[in-house]
Amino acid sequence: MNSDKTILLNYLKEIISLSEERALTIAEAFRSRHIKKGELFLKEGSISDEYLFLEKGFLRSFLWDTEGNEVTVNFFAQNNVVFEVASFFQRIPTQENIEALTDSYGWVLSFRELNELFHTIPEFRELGRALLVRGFIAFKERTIAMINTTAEQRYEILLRSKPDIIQNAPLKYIASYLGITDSSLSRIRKEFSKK
Amino acid sequence: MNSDKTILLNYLKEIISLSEERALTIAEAFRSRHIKKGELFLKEGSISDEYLFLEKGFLRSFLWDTEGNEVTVNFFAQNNVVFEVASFFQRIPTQENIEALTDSYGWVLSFRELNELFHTIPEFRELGRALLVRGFIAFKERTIAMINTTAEQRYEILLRSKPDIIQNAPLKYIASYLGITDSSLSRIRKEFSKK
DNA sequence: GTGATTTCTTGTCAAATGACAAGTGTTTTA
DNA sequence: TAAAACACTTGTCATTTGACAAGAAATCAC
Repeated sequence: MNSDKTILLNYLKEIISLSEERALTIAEAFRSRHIKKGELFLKEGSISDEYLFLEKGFLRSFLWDTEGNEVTVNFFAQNNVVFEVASFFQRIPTQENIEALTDSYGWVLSFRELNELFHTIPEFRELGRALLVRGFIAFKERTIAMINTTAEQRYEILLRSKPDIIQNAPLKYIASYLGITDSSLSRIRKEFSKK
Repeated sequence: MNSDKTILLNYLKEIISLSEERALTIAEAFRSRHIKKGELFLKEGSISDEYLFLEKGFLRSFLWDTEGNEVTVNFFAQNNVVFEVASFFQRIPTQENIEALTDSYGWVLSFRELNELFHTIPEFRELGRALLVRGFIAFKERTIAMINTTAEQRYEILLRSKPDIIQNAPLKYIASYLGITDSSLSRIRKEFSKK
């Protein structure tokens, strides 16, 4: 079990300006969390109650659409927070699964613990808002990209923005994340490698 | 000039539980705002500083992509809040325009005013978070819909969820919102009406 | 009210992508 | 280590959608 919160502390201080004391108070509240490769961090039907800072590893969230196809909703690389917004904040059962694509670990807070910290530490509240705003913007940009870029362009952007996906996720997950079939992605990749 | 804040008050009380006194404090802070049809509520390059509760009217946000095509990012019906998240919260110039498709009016707060209320009224802070979470979820669902539904299905969903769009927005805006060309939408609509 | 502009439809053809299936490697598992 | 499962590529063909253009209908501006 890892109990060195240095990286968590640095992450907190990087996003907002915090006194050492407050940063420590926040970091202390987090508990260690390990997820083995293949294990589910979140299971559909349950209520997301872990606000995870992912220190090491690689996760993906996915769900099944009405035709029974698996859709990869997101990938999470280390040094990011991981949780399912709708379920976590609205306290409703989630439709998503979040699984570890590699052995992963990080630090978690429950909804109650998070709110307590929000209540007592305004700077942490700001951090929470900043992260929520970031996630919002990311999905907004992705929606727009789905409208005005080709699948090949989206693949190219993904390669540049999240290069570790290639190492960690099989092609079919990447394909459904991009909104295309795995055979199409295979062909796009082929074209792409010619350049 | 309208100065009756009844609808604003009801909106606030509907989303969160508030004492009459606090609801009034919040409502008092809002200023009246009118936008004529065709006028821009937000112009690209500026910093969004109006958190608008839209009491009456219909707006849309749009931007130009790198090829010079106009992309409709969103539609806003009455009884919703309107602002550009990235610019408003991160205090950076926006890439988006928000225009009135019909004569519109509502109530606005500046970033500073909003934060002051967040600071003094925890319930209002909750409301802010709830609305941010809602917007987040809406974009997330739209991204997923772009992945696993056809253009025709997306059109059908839009019709059901925002029927007033048909009255207020020309086909080409709806098409770029759905991620297709206006001729494709025209054909989809034709197929659709046969059913 | 008339000319200009915008909106919407429709035609043709090309390009992108999907559906399905087969085949080859690679990894997992018992 | 052998069989099974998985990952990826490739082929064929169908479908969806886009690009471009023409024309009809509706709306706007003076």
